[in-house]
Amino acid sequence: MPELPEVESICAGLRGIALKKKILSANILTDYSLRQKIPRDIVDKASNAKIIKIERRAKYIQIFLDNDVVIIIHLGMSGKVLIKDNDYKYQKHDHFELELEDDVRLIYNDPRRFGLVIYSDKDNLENLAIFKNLGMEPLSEDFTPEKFGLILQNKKQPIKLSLMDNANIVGVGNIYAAESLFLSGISPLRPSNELSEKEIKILHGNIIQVLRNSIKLGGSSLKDYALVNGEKGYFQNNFFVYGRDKENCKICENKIKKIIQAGRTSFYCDNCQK
DNA sequence: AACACGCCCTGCGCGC
DNA sequence: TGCGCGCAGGGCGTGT
Repeated sequence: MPELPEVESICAGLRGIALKKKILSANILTDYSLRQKIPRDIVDKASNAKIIKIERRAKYIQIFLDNDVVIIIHLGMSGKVLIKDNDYKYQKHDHFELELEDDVRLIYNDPRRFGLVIYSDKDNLENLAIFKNLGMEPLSEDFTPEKFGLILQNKKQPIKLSLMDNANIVGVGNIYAAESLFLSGISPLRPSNELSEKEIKILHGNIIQVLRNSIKLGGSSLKDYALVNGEKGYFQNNFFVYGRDKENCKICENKIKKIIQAGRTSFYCDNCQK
């Protein structure tokens, strides 16, 4: 479920319920490794601290505590953070839990275990390996058509791959790469350095637009529930191309094509996108 | 440096 | 109905 809009929606949900609450205990629930092993001392670091801020960075959730510890969560492909109460019974693939005051429990569940739960000292965040090579936040002032163009100008790789590379722009995954390219009339196969100045500007605008629109709808829910309260996001109903191969293009009624790029599926309309 | 590829996992839907 | 296969929203390590 988790590209930028989904992670942003989850953060918003968490803020609503967990902000200013004290962590009574943190519990590691499985012995499995996620992308990394959950550090055992996260239990001591998090217990009895208060949650003062919850922020997204790229596709990571950062939970800031009042003891300068930051809990960092990534959802991988199948991770969820759910809000439960004291009646909750653990489910398969529950890996981590924050038990808060006022009968609130945050449960991290991840069947495929591509996700991540670690912590860091606040002052050391930018030095973390996972944050060191991240590119621009597409919804920040930092992301301008000019900087976007500079990044693309030396890359021969297909534009779709450049969009999905977090060293360039963070948070854009398979869905939003496909959708923003469709809205821009640009084929996912086009070499990055062959986009015109005008196309770069259009694509820049559409990346921002599509991410914002999705956040408004709570992100996209495919088979999993995306939001912390177990409800679904609704942006999937607005997909022009993602997951719509062999269906008709919503603009020209040609059949949507499905191809493989760098091992990932790409969907596009070869009539609307050149 | 830039890029291609395989791998980390479980679950589910499809075709037979 | 049951089974095997392919595929899934991400990221990283290794090779050229």
